[in-house]
Amino acid sequence: MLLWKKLHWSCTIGNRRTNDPQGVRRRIVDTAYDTFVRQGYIATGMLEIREKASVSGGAMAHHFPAKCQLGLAVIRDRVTQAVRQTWIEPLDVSLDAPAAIDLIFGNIISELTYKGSVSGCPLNNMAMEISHHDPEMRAALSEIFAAWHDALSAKFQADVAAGRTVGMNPNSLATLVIALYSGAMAIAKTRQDVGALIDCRTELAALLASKYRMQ
Amino acid sequence: MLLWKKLHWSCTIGNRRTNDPQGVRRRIVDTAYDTFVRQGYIATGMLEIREKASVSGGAMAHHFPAKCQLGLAVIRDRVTQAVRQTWIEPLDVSLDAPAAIDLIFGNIISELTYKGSVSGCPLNNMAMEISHHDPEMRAALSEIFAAWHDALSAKFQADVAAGRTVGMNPNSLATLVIALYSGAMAIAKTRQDVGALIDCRTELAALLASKYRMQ
DNA sequence: ATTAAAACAGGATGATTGACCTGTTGGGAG
DNA sequence: CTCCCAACAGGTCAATCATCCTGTTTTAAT
Repeated sequence: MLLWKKLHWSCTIGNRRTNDPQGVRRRIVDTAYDTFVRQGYIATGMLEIREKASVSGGAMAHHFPAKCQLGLAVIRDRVTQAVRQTWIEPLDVSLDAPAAIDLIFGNIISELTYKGSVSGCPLNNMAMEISHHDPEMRAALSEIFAAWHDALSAKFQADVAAGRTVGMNPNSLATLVIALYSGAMAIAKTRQDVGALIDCRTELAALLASKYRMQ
Repeated sequence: MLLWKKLHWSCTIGNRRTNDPQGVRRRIVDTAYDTFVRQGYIATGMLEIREKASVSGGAMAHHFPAKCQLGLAVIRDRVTQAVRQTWIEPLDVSLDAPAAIDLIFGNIISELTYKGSVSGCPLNNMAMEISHHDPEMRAALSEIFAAWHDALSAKFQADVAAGRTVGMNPNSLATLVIALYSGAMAIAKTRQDVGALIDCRTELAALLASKYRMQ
C-alpha cells in the first residue's frame, strides 16, 4: 500500500512499481557479500541485509527463502569471482609464477594500505566461519580453494615445462603459496597491520627466486 | 594433549549445596573454549554453554555477566595456553628451530589424522571471527600472535647466534612460519583434509634446510 | 552466634533472529 | 486485449538470544 513514503531506489514512476528480479537479486547478493565478509555470516541478519539493500521481506523471501541459499549464492557468484579476479587472472597474464605472485601481493598490500583497515580475505573469512556449519557451503568453498590451487600449480608446471625452474613440486608449492597468503591475511586482520603480508611477500619472493635460480 | 572428562558431580550431601566458585568457573571456561573453537563464538549461545557445563543461570551471570567477558576469559586462559603448549614449549626444548617446527607439524598432523576431523587452530578460529567485533578481544588475540612470533623469532635468532645458520631475517621468517601454519590449517579445515598441512610441512622443512645449510 | 558478602538457583525480560504468511501488482505469453 | 505466474509488499510467527531479576544458601570474618 502506501509505500511511497519510503524512498526505494528502484524505478518508481508516481506510485507504480517496476519489477527488476535480476537487479534486486544482484543488490541482495552484493550487500550480503560485503556484509558477510566484513561482519561474518552468522553475525549478519537477514533484516540487516534487507535494509541495506532496500529490499522488502517479500522480495527477500522470494529470491532467497533461506539464509543458507543466500550464503551459497554469495560464495558461488562473488567469492569465486573475487579469487579469480585477484589471483587466477593475474596468474594467466604474467610471464611466470613468481612475478605474478609478487605482483598480487603488492596489489593487495597497496590496496589495504590505502584503505587503512584489513577486513581479510573473502574466501578465508567465509571458509573459517561456515565450514563446520553447512556442508553445501563448505563444499563450494572447498572447490574455490581447489580452483585456486590448480591455477597456481598449473603455472608452476608451465614454468617447469618452459625450463624456467627445476626440482620443484608444483602441487605442494601451490599449497604453500595459498596457505602463506591466507595465514598472512589472517594475522593482518587480527593485528590490523599489513606487516605480516609484507614479511611473507619478501620471504616468498626469496624462496621462489632460489627455486628459479638456474644452475 | 588436552583431554578432559566431563565431571558429573552433584557434591550435594542430602540436600546441601557446595559452593565451588573456581570449579564452576573452570567448567564454564572449558566448555566455552571447546564450543567456541568448534562452532564459533557467535554461533554458540550462553544457554548452550550453561547446559553443557551444567551451570545455572544465576551462577553463569555471577561469573560472567556478559558474553564478551567469557570470550575474553577463554582467550586469556585457554587460547594463550594452547599456543604456548603446542608451539612455544616445544620450541624451547628443541635443539634448533627447524627441528621444533617439523616436530610440531608432525604432532598436529598425527593428532588430526587420529581424530579424523579438522576443527582448526583455536587461535585462528577465534581471531578470524572476533577480530572485527570486539576491540578488547582483538587486542588479546593480537598479543597471542605477538608472543608466538616472538618465541619463533627468538629461536631463529638463537640459531644465528649459535652459528647454525646465516643470512636470514628471524622476524620475517617467524611471520612466514606462523602464516604458513595458520593458512594450512584454514585450508585443512575447509577441505577436511590434512593434505595442506602435509604439503606445507614438507615445503617448510626444505626451505629451512636450505637456510640452515652451511656454506 | 551474628552478620555481611559471595555463590548460586530458577526463572523472566525484551529484543532479535530466520522463516513464512496472505495479499497485491507487474509484465510477458497467448 | 486477457490471463497468469513470477515478482514483490508488508506483516506475523515461534524460537532463541543475551541479559538481568528476586530470592536462597553457603562461607568466612567477627
